[in-house]
Amino acid sequence: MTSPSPAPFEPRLASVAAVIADATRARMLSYLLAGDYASAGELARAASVSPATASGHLGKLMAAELLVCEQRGRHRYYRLADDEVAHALEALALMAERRTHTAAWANPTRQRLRFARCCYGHLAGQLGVEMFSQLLSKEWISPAGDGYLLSAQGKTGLDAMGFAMDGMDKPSASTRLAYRCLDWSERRDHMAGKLPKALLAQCLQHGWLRRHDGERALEVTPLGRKHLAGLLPSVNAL
Amino acid sequence: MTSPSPAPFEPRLASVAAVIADATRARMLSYLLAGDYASAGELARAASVSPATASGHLGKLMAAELLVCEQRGRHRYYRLADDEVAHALEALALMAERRTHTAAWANPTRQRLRFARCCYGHLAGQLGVEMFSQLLSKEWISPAGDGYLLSAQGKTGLDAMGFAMDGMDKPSASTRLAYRCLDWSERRDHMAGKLPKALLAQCLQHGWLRRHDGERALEVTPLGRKHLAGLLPSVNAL
DNA sequence: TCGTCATTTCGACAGCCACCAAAGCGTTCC
DNA sequence: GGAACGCTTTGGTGGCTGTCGAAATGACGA
Repeated sequence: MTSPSPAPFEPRLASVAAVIADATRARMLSYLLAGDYASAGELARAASVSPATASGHLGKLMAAELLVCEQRGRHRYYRLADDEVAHALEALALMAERRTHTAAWANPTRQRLRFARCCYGHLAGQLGVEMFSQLLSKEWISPAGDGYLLSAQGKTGLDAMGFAMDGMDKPSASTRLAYRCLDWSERRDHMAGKLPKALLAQCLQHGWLRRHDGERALEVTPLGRKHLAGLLPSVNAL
Repeated sequence: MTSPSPAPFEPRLASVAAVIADATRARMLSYLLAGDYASAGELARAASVSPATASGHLGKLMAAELLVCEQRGRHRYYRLADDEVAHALEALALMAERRTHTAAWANPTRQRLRFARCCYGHLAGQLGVEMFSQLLSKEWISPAGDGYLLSAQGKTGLDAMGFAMDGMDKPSASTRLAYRCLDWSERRDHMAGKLPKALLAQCLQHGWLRRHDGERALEVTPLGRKHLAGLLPSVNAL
């Protein structure tokens, strides 16, 4: 209590940023943004450091509450703590990429990432943005409060496409069904929430979209091109 | 080109985070989030470091393109580079504060900050969230694409309250009029964009809201209580 | 009970970076 | 012109932190 109000706000900002600021930890976080669990060893390999180093970093990420850990047998599986960690990382990426000229997107890896990727369980990139605008223009979702609800015709339409939308048409107080999330590569909104998570999960389950190992980029399968063309016209673009 | 695709994504994330990660720079950024220009000396005092140290930090913030600088005479005025820097900082703060239990908000400084504050030119905190929901429920703004437009009755209503809304009712392609922005203290959306910036600017100009020196917190004046009660019912809360 | 495996802890080293004082540069005002 | 002022650059110091090898911990399976 030396000074009356030493602004107890910024230090937290700095310390959280410091956790992300290390290249190794950033690689781990980015790896986990793909939405899956990953073991400590897997993260060590993904970040190209020794298990000892990785363990130290994971401890720091846990202490900062960016990650949660689940022990199963002699493995420990880590994942992002919650949606807000993912959101903050995306916002940071959005800012970091903001001045990037088009040439930087020529890299094939980035191009695939921009077209379609997994963002903490939901679809992002060009396809993610398109899905959101299509659902809106078809009026399959409708604005409600802070987010969106699944409309009657939306449930019917998605069911007809092969999506199981049971329970998605009832509003739930606890987890938000769908809300806007600014896409860092497209600079336009895509959807986050329970609904888009279910949609992506079922796309993967049906083999309409595919993800390679721990990469974030998503690929449309030939089967997916057929089933998703109605919802995502540009599905044949890349 | 040693490895085929060494994920050219995370390093940027890390280097941007590293810029924010220093406590001194975080104080400067937080100070500038209030929306104003500030001179190098003012920022040095705000961050409690020597001018020499401050100068070094400002150089790094400029290099990272988080700040832009305008030289006027022998002064140099710095400000945040754009809305996205502000958004990323808020998202980071949202994450950092996420687990904060209510006791942490008991601090008077934080309490005032939570009630009403300035966020890169627009109103945030409880009042900011309330303004957004009121404008929506009155249908003074209406959803349109990625954001919101000012409706006819909105223009009339705000004009009647003493706000000059000239030109706000025409959509502009360049700068977005109003869009959602997640509030880190309230965890609900408030508004960002040209419209809320104009509203806050006029509130300050009319003396309905007041800001002390470089603080972010806003205070409702007695005059403001009268004029704003219609738009912000909880204006008498604190 | 004893290896094996995944992970963590410990210890030592190295590199980076924030900090300030002093000096340098450019502008304003008398 | 010259003094005062605002800001930046330079140089040297101190502290923090990422890195890995080696050893310890804990869990599984034979």
